[in-house]
Order: sequence, then structure tokens, then C-alpha cells
Amino acid sequence: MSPRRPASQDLTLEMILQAAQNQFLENDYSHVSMRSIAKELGCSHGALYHHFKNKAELFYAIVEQDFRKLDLLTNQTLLEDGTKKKKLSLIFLRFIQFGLDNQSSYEIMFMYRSEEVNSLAKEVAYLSYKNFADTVGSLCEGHIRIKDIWSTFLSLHGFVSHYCGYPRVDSFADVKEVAEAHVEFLLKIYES
Amino acid sequence: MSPRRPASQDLTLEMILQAAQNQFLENDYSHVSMRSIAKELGCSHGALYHHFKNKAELFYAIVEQDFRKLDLLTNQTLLEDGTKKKKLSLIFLRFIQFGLDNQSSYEIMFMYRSEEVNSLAKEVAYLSYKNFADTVGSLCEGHIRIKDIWSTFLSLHGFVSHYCGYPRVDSFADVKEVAEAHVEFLLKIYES
DNA sequence: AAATAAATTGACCATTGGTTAGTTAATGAT
DNA sequence: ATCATTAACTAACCAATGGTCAATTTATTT
Repeated sequence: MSPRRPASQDLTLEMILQAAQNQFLENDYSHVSMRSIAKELGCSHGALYHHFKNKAELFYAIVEQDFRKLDLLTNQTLLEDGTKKKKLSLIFLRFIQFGLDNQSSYEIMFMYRSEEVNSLAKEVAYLSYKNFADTVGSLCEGHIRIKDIWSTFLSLHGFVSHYCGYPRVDSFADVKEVAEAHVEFLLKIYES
Repeated sequence: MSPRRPASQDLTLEMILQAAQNQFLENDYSHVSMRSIAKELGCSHGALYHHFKNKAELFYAIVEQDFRKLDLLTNQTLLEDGTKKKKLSLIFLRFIQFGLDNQSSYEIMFMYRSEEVNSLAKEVAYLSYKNFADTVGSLCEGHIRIKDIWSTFLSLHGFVSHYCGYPRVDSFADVKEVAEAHVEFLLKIYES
């Protein structure tokens, strides 16, 4: 009655994600093709479609892990030593750092408009923003409006999305000073 | 000795730009193809390459006009009646409005990384930013640092780039209230 | 009329994401 | 052990893309 179970899998989900991840470090979404991944794995590109519905879903699987990493980064900062202002500043700065040290991922997480996986994508992105907003909110205790947290996020996003993929900006280190100035700029609002 | 002069041109530069412009209102850069433009013009897509080096240059020609429109918007606002704060607020708001009412253009102007035309693109974009920064600076008279103007721009850019291409956001009208809140948020910094 | 060269076509190329008929091979039931 | 089932995979195929180019048309200068 029962059909055969899982069975042999020469090509595992992990292997595919790993190969995609590899190429994702060097090239962005549009420059990593299903064929280039298949080539690295030594299989036909059609085989990938047995494991993922389409290209968008494959890359979204990668990106889901990154959302968790980002959340963790924020939550850990909240628990560190230091004044509330210092923590706030670090949360903002680390958001920028995350974005610029994971540019390909950031692009899909917050910039790419997928069409195919948008319902899933938006859900996860929303939860991650909520985590950010709750954390920031808890460090302000009513001194700040919900609207302003959203504006802060958009301002950080503006920084990252501008420098993301910008020539000669390969990592956070390349824009550290400007990033610190931007965070300082945003913190002025939290002082008033 | 001298070869024939300009000659008849069944296909003018203006006609091509107009056709591209038309489709650009409905679809973004990646969804307007050289072939779809040629189809609208009733010519072969190869003909377009006689007038433009490549797709990027064709669209960049459109976008150059938009940079001037944006500059004009800023400069005209400076000359209107009202307090400096009111003018500042209007400049910010109209930047957002421009971005969301010309989403396809905004995408190329400030979001798209072209590779082919980057040297031209960056030059024009820089001049447009300079116009913005000078205008904002003149409304503050030393109360604000150059760094902060850049941060302000990035924050506005964050707003636009987030809502640009977002589902159900077809124009500025769809996000007017949030935009006003964002501008108000930014203005707090100018008060301190 | 001939020569010239701008303007345009249309066939072609490589690449892309995606589909699918057909094959291979592992498993469960007999 | 055999057979049926089905997951896993291949390879050929499709339509669309940006781009190139030899060949052709067409207008203009001489």
C-alpha cells in the first residue's frame, strides 16, 4: 500500500543550497543561473527543478536562514552591556553591517520584488522587521513613536540599498565611517 | 568628397524615446524589451541599435530628462513662499513624490547598477544630488553638516526605494500619509 | 547615372528560466 | 527472486532576452 520512502538522493537539498550560496558570495541573484549551479554540482539544471519549484524559491530558501541571522544579531545586541543609547546605536550599525556583508542576501531580503514567492517572502520579512521594531521600542520606553521606528528602518535601508552593489563597496568595512555618521544622524531624533 | 548628410530618418530618436517612455509607464526596465519597443514602432529590433549602443543607453537617455525635472522641482520649491522649514519639508516631500510618480525612472536613476553606462550615469546623478544638497544647505545656513544632508538623502531614498515597485503602490498618493510622517521624522534633526 | 553611405532588415548567436518525455534505479509487495 | 511503483535525474526542447552583422534598401551627392 504505502509507496516507497525517501530513497537515495545523490543530490541533496543541502548540496544545492551550498553551491548556490557559494556563487551567491561572488555574484548577485541575476548573475547566478540555474545552469551555473548545476554545473558546479555536476548535474543537469533540470534536476534542480525537482528540488525547487523555481529559481526564486531556491534562493529564498537561502535567504530564510539570513533573516534568522539578522534577528539573532539584533536580539544579542539587546542583551549586551552598555547604555540604552549605545545598544540602539549598535543595533542600527549592525543592521547596516549585515546588509553590506551579505549584499546578495540583502538584495533578496529587502530589495528584490519576487512575484512568485511574495506571500512567503513578505511574511518572513515582516516578522523580522517586527523583531527589529520591538527591540528598538523596548530600548526607548515610549519616547518614540511607532511611525518613527519605521522611518528609522527605512533610513537604514536607504543607506544599505544605496551602497549595496555600489562599485568598490564590497563589505561594511569600506563604508564604516559613513555608516557611523548615518547612525549618529538617526540617533539625534531619539534624543529629542 | 563629403559624404551624404543626415538624410531621411524614418525612425527618429524622439520616436524611439517616446515608444520606450510609453512602455516605461507600465513596466519597469527589465520588462520593457528592445523587441517590444521595436514592435510598437513597427521596425526590427536591430534598427534600434543603429540609434543606441545598447538597451542601457536608450533608457539612460530617457532618464537624463528626468534628472532635470527633479532638479527643477527642487529649485522651484526654494523660490516659493513660506518659511525655510516649510520649504525644506516640501523639498523632501516632493523628492519622494517624484520617485513614486516616476518609479521606472527612479529605479534607473538611483537604484539600477548599469555597468555599461555607469560613468555617465554617476556624473549626472552626482550633479543632481549636488543640486539637492546645495539647496538644502542654503535653507539651513550652517545649522547642518554636509554629512547630515547626505544622510537625509539616503533616508529619503530608503523610503522611495522601499515603496518603489511595492504591490499596490502605484503612485505617491498611495503613501502620502506615511511619506509626510517620514519627512516630519527627518525634520526633527534639523530642529536640534 | 554612378557612387556613396546612412538606415534598416532579418537571420543568427549565446544565454536565460522553465517544461517534459523518457530513462535509471531504489524500494515495497508478492 | 520478480514485478510494479515511483523518486530522481537527463537531455532535448521551448520562448524570450540582449546583441551582432552581412546584406539590402534608399536617399543624396557628385
